[in-house]
Amino acid sequence: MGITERRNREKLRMRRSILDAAMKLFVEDGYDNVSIRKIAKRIEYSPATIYLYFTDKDEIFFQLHQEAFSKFLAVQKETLKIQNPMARLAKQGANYLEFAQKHPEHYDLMFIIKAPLRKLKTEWNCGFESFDILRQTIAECIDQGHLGNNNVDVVAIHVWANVHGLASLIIRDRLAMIPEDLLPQLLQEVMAFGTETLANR
Amino acid sequence: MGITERRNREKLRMRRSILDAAMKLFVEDGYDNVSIRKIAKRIEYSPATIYLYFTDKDEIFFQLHQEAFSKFLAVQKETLKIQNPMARLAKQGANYLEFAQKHPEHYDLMFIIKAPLRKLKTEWNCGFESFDILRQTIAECIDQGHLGNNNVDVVAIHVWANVHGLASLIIRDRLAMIPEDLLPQLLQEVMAFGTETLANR
DNA sequence: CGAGTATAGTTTACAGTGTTCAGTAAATTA
DNA sequence: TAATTTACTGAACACTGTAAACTATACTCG
Repeated sequence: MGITERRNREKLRMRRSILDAAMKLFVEDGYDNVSIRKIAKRIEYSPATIYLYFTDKDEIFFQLHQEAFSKFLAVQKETLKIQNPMARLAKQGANYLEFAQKHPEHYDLMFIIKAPLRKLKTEWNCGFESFDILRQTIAECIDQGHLGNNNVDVVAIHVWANVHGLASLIIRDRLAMIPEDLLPQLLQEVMAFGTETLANR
Repeated sequence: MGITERRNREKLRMRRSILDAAMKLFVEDGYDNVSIRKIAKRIEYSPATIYLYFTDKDEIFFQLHQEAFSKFLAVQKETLKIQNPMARLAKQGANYLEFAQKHPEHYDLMFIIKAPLRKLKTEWNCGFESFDILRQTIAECIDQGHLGNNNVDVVAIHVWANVHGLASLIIRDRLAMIPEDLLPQLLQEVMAFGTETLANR
């Protein structure tokens, strides 16, 4: 059965190369400017071929969405080494914002974009897992008396909304009222302020 | 010169009806599913006609963007009646979230969507004005010793990011980990928690 | 009032999009 | 070698934003 195995390998390689091409175009040209035809041209196949490997455009984006998430998840799991939950929480927040700024197209895919949401409700496992890491950390903080006696979910969503709000305002250029050169410094202060408001509970 | 005046009126009426049709389609079908042709069909003119009143699709969206903003601005100005700046701040936050949930397509246009951003940098006056109302309120809070001795912009961006984060997570369905029926209650608690963390400074 | 011009609107067209499907050519199997 | 399975493509459909050329009407001026 060496032949079918090789064929499976080739099939996987093809899927991979489609996804890679799509992601590259994504990062280069932005979400809205990626078309099936462009992806096809990039890998030097006809557009129709892509439909032999993915049912539609959404499936490609959903796949990339998942991969972006597992990338992010890996970064967040790194923080689990940090013993002190408050320090860990701060690091998770910093990671989040850094990820958003370093990989805006990935972030877009993960948290902002509208497109491939049909499947999101049933299959957003990475999202849940990532939220759970945050949740877990906050639970520890509360246990150790750092965050008052609050509902874990309330605090978790509060924290997440905080960093996501910042990240998406930046990515979508809605902080135009702040001079560009002052922004990085200011952002750091905002993050510091955020953790401070939490710590002094 | 009654003739040119009438013509101007008619020109304005036409612009108005294009914008109205566009906004309706927007709300009905979502941003991505509105095309020039659909707008044209709605007002019973040819697609090309629209280009006699707007240079391109972006200009339509930019116009609607501005109108959505002035609508929001009107709501926010209402809060200026409230004397106590802390209470005013809380009301502004609640308004913000309510606006986002009641008019998701408007909100999308204002704060999330990517499309018509070329002009945003130079002409986002409503955005600035609206930010200024928040800023002003926070300045008063700081003056009265409610928010510690912090930089106004830092706190303003913090607060904005907070509510915007919540709003955009809701609109983009990224709170799927929370059972739908528990969400409204939880959101209120998150908002309450947010104001609380600020107040106890 | 009639001729000429400005204007509003339409028709037609181009280049792009996602997607489908009949058809082909090559690889594999019998 | 013949039959079958597989991978792939070209052409087409129904859309998209937009531009240019054209027409019909409204208005201005002699």
